[in-house]
Amino acid sequence: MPRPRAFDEREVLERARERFWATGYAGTRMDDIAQATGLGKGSLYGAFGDKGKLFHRVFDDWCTAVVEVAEGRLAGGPDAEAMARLSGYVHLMAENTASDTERRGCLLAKGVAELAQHDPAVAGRSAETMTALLTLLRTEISAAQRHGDIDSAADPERLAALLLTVVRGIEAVGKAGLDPEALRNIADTALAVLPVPEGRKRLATGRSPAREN
Amino acid sequence: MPRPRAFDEREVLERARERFWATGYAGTRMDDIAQATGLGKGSLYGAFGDKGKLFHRVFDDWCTAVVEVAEGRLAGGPDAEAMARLSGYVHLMAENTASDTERRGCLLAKGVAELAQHDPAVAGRSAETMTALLTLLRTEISAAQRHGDIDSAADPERLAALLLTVVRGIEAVGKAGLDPEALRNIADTALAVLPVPEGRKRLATGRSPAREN
DNA sequence: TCAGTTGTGGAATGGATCGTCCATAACGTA
DNA sequence: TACGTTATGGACGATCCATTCCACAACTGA
Repeated sequence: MPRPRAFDEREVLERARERFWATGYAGTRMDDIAQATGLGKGSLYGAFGDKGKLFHRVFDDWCTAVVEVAEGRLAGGPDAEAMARLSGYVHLMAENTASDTERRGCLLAKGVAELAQHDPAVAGRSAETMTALLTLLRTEISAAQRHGDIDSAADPERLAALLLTVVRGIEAVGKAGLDPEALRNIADTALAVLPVPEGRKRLATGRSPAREN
Repeated sequence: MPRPRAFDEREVLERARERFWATGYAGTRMDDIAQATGLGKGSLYGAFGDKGKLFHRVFDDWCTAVVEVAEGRLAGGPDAEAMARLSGYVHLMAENTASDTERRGCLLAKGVAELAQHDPAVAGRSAETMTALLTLLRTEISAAQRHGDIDSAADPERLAALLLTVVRGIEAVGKAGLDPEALRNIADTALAVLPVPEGRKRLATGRSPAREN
């Protein structure tokens, strides 16, 4: 019975994300978003409430996507390929940062830095996301341990936390100015130093090793 | 001949840092800083130019301090204690984040997240800071290699980059919501996985190892 | 003591921005 | 086809904030 919306909500959220990603929360004006989406302010406010709610929506979707990417690379598969999955994931994350020529960084990190301290919703959602990533990593590490690629004496929980830290750290040092090649090397090195079972040959941590995967 | 300043510049910068640290660049009003420092706006602008210049000054000092802390923990000393110095530094950084109950994070990370993309001065200064930290870490890793605590086949440059990533990553995941104990464990784990020379016993990476240093 | 110079602090300014309002448009239903 | 409901989008109001301005204070050197 009512007049239907003339816009696609998903599309509008994408555009809004683009703006928040580029210029942060405080740095993005609602007028920018209106212009970027082609919507008028009335429609924008009518559909999403206010700037804060709109950002929460975007941030939430981003966090979901971050976990989905990890799930796509990590979840499931034979134990024999668990190490390759881990490697693929860590390298993918490094590549993402390395190829981010505009230096926008990750909206998760950006949002957390700007808002987590004063916005419980942002803080809570980011914590959830970290937990989900940790779980995925831990599962794969356990699989790699079963297959003998990682020393089973090591605590998978701890190695998962280490890898998560490396992944998020790559994002941080990348934004702080390290060059793309250095970021790729960090991913290599982090995977190479994972403890191998007694008597099994470690991957090289020396200069210019062949990167596998 | 002129009227002398009634305030201590260092003290004003400290207060300003406090404000920027707590609420970020965009989130801090010059009125806040005026109130926090007790200065009038005229004095503030007369002494520091404008908000941007004031922040650059604060940011610059912070970066200097970050490197100084690292120098205090890392620079110099006998090779035999290089590993202990590395351990001390990494644990100190973890402890800093762990004890940051207000979740303010590090002003370096916060400033970079908010401004690096659009402010070359911030981007440049952060890159300089990363380079300085890398150099310090590389030097200590080389020392530890000479003493046989780290496999000398490994590239010290790469291990330094990895440790820097872990240190910055701890800051990131801490702000993202990981609990303090997890952060301390990450520091432990990162140090434990550093490659040891052939035939030398690795530190435990298993559950609840005794943390040394 | 006086003049010149700089510091001080609060009022004023100008611009930007969030959110609202409202006249109008578009749709479904009776 | 007429009506009720929701969508639209641009103008508007109120607020906020960085910066400037200015009258006055404080100090030094002559």
